[in-house]
Amino acid sequence: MNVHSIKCDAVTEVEKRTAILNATLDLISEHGFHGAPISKIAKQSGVSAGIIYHYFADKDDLIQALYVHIKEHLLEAMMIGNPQDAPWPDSFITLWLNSYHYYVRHPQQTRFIEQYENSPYPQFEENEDLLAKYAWLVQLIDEAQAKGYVKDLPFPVIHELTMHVAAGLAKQQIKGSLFLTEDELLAVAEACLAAIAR
Amino acid sequence: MNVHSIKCDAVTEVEKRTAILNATLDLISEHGFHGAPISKIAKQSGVSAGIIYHYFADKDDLIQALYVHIKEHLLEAMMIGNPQDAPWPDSFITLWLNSYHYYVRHPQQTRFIEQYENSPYPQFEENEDLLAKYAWLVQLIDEAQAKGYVKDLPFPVIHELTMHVAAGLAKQQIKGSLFLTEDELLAVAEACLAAIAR
Amino acid sequence: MNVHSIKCDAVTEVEKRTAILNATLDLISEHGFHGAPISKIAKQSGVSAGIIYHYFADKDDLIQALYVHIKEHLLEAMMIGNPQDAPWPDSFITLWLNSYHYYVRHPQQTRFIEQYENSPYPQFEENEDLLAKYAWLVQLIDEAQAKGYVKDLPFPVIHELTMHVAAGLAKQQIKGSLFLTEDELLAVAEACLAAIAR
Amino acid sequence: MNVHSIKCDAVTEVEKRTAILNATLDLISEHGFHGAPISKIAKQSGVSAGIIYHYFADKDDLIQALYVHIKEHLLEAMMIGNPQDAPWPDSFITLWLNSYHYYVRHPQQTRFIEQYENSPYPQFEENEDLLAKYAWLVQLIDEAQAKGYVKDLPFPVIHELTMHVAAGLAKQQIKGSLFLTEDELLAVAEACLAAIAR
DNA sequence: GATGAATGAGAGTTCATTCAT
DNA sequence: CATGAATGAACTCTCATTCAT
Repeated sequence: MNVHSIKCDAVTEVEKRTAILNATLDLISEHGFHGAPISKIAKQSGVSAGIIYHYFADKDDLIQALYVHIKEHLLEAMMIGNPQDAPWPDSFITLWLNSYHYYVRHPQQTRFIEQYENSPYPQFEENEDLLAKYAWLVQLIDEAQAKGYVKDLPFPVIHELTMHVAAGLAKQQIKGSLFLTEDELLAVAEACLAAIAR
Repeated sequence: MNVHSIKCDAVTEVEKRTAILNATLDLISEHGFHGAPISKIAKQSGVSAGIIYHYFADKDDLIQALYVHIKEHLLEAMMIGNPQDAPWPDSFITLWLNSYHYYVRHPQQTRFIEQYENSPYPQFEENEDLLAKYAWLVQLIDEAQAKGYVKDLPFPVIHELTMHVAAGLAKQQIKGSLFLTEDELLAVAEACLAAIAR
Repeated sequence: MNVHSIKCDAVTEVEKRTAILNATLDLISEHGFHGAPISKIAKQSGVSAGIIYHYFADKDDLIQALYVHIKEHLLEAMMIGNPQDAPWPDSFITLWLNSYHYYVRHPQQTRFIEQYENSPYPQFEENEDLLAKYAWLVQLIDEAQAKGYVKDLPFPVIHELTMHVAAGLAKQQIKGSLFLTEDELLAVAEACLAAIAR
Repeated sequence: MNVHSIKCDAVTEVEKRTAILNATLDLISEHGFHGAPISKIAKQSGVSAGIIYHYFADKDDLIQALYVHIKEHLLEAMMIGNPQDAPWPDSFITLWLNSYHYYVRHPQQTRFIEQYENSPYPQFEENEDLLAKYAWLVQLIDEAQAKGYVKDLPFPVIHELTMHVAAGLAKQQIKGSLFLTEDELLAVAEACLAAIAR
């Protein structure tokens, strides 16, 4: 095995891991946890069932890894346009629209997140790495509260009144039971802002 | 068979059905759909596995029946104090607090609803009877919009900005990751009101 | 309970028994032994599942009773035109055509008989009453052999070469995979006669 | 993995499949479809229940595969001595005796075939491959009819008057309710010949 | 006599996981 | 590293039969 093959293998390994995660996302988002047996994940990702246990300890580990993976992507999407550097309330509006657009443009990811977070899995949810990565969001709200822009409510309440609304609306748009124009969308973002504004 | 025994039978049958629904709620809310096999539901409700199929066509039917049952109870809880007869915004605040209290006081029901609504089951969700029973809520918002109290956004958006926030916060309170005082609670209700106020 | 009600009951009992037998025939002939659970037999015959065990010891007993019942009807059908009183070979031709017509006109009974006789049930087949009733057929062949009309082969062989052919062809006609004109039919009857003729 | 082990694996898989088919044949021929649950088939063939679904899609598929397998063996047995190359009526007599001997020497296969063909399974019976393989038999009769040896009756009728008689007699011999000497056997074969001879 | 709710063993089938190759 | 045959426990659901009413 030479340098080239090592490199190739490495690429292959990452690609294989990604293929497994993608297949898992496809199947769970489309058919739920019930509809995503390891055998189908293997078939859809073009690998053997056995090798999945090389990349992930077990099925729960695979699902948690997928969750973390998606939440990281969501995070990146939220930071488009560097909202954390903008002044309030522009920062908030950008953040909210970023979230909303991520959800709407990633229906599979959105369905998976909602399924995961409302299942008994999230024993894991308190994943430390993930919490750390989301710390800046807590801080952004904290500062807005310190400056008197935002009501003095606990962060989870603020989150529920704002970002989670984006997720909820996106879910309905994905289902096809709702459609919002750009104007309406902005109106909703401002409604969320109004909800938390002091 | 006399009048009494007829009555007793009737009670027994209803009680058995209820026992099955309760056991299902217990197990699913605690351990998820995976953790609620028919065998455990039977054991926990004190009946044989076979008889469950006398009361419900299959497991899906059982789960949907449980969902409808809970949503009907939620509806009743929302109407305590006849909010639909009160003037705006009292009607809204009552409604919101009723919902919140139902969720917090019925943690199992709340966890079940969230799991169900975020699973691939809700092909059924568009249950006609249920939609009909919730029609008054749509109408209440409709009237508030007509009178100029509420922004002209689609009902699902209004719902997401208000009642669904109550559910989300209750979920966190149930998990123990959040605690709200009565004052904070009222502040949140008013925040929701502010979100939709014209 | 007076005389009238006794009579009525008696009629009802016989009718109920017949209804059960008919439903069993319907279901088994159409869907096989697998497709005829007691619950469906009860529903189709308009009685409760429990009462079936008043008329029959168990499901095997019901099935055997149905078999005997049908074989008795077949016997009656074979004797139309009193073939046993006619001279050879008219007696044979009449008998053969009688059989054939019974099978073709009673597709459910035919399918049931074939299923029953080729299942592991016929431990019972050696039903004594039934054998006694079919004795005249054995005797008829016996006499034809004594008179030198028929080859000296065991009765089961004669039967296989003649009557069973009628059953086999009828089965195919019922399935729709074969159609015989009256001329062809007579030709087949005569072919059977030729097979056993000395 | 060396050449030997490759060969062994191949053998093992085929052997396992064969073991499953054999166990199925054993159980169904002895105790009927009812008496052959997957659990018993697994035990008798020395494999786990699960692996059966690796070799066969479901139980119906297993049973149909067994049927096709047996009919192919029967076909081979019928062609012993190359009857299709012999002149009429030798070809016929050979064919008939071949069939008869196959049935008598393979009682399990015979019982299984009869059960299968008289159950509601044979939706499959019109298996195309199988029909193709039996085409030569149709042709052999066709030619005999063309040459004026055989009556101008449809093939199914000819088959019923001849080959099916062999099956019927073999069934009785297997049950023990009939025993034929070699002389008698030949007499029956000739009786069948007489039945169809022009 | 008549009902049908109730039982519980057992049916066919699936699936996470392992391990010989 | 990679495979996929193999396991066997667990799943949903069925059904002959019983028995309180």
